[in-house]
Amino acid sequence: MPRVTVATERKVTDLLKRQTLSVTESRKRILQLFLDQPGALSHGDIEKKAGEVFDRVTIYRTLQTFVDRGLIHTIPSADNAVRYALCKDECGDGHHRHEHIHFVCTQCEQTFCLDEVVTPVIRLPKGYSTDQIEILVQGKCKQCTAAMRR
Amino acid sequence: MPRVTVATERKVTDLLKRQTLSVTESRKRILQLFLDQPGALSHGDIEKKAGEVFDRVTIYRTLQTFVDRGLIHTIPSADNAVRYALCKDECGDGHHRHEHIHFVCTQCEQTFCLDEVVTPVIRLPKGYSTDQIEILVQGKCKQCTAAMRR
DNA sequence: CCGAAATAGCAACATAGTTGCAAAAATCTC
DNA sequence: GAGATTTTTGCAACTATGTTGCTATTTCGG
Ligand SMILES: [Mn+2]
Ligand SMILES: [Mn+2]
Ligand SMILES: [Zn+2]
Ligand SMILES: [Zn+2]
Repeated sequence: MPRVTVATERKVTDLLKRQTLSVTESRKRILQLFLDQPGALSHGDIEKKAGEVFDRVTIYRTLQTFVDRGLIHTIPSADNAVRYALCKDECGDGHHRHEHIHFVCTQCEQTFCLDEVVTPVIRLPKGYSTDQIEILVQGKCKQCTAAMRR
Repeated sequence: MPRVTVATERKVTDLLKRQTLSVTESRKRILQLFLDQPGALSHGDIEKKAGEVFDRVTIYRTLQTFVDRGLIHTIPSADNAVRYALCKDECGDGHHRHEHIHFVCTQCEQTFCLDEVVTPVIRLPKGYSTDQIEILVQGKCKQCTAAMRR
């Protein structure tokens, strides 16, 4: 279990307060988990890392609250396990704006937001209108590729 | 329940035999459901339409068999409900090749394969490699847009 | 039509997600 | 900082989704 320093404790508290959310142990811990690592987390991942401390239902509700407030966003998947990642843009209460793609590594099984890669414009046939575009790329991530070469 | 004509009965039987699959009632019925309508189907959709006749487990296993043989492919989603659609390209035993995007209508809630829209090339940062690209567009479909104008 | 092989159905189980309600805690007010 | 108020949590109970082992049934080649 990674030691929660005073500095990071402060950071999550500030993040929560900025969204006018009550600062509770479970919210701090779950937000901390997202800050501690670069990938996305599924409900199951979080339950494994903090499930002994908090109830499953609390985790579901906390994730939903974070999504509603624009702290995290969902990432669709082909394996029936929606993942969540921190919003880095100017998402807020009730609105998300994401223009980046998502990358799923077949080796380490992690999902990453590639903020540098902007989603291209997709030209649809006549009659269709676009609200939102989600792009999922599957392949081998930077870290795993580097590890292979060694 | 749509009447299964001799002609369509023949068609599904042929499709199954082409994949060297035994021709069974459940396989015929489920394949029929895909042919009867333009959208994608989730396990739940199929269970509603044929669940009284066939066991849930049979539906799961049939869908898996169809995916393995390249008869249908999966479509990821943001709502934890993977959908399935017929493969129109030259997919076969153990290999799928799809270059089309998927469209989710926010109004009729249907998911469609837009075979005409080719997935663009996505340029990833150094170190990442691409196996597969999945593009999900959310918006209003042709039929729903047309219905609105009336 | 017969026998071998494949498939279907059933039961039991595992995992995922939801809801109502009372207890606990966080926040507000003074 | 105590007490009132609001919010959040934990628990129980429930629904939905997906998996596995085993046996009965069906399919299919000969
Ligand atoms: Mn993202
Ligand atoms: Mn498709
Ligand atoms: Zn990786
Ligand atoms: Zn529609």
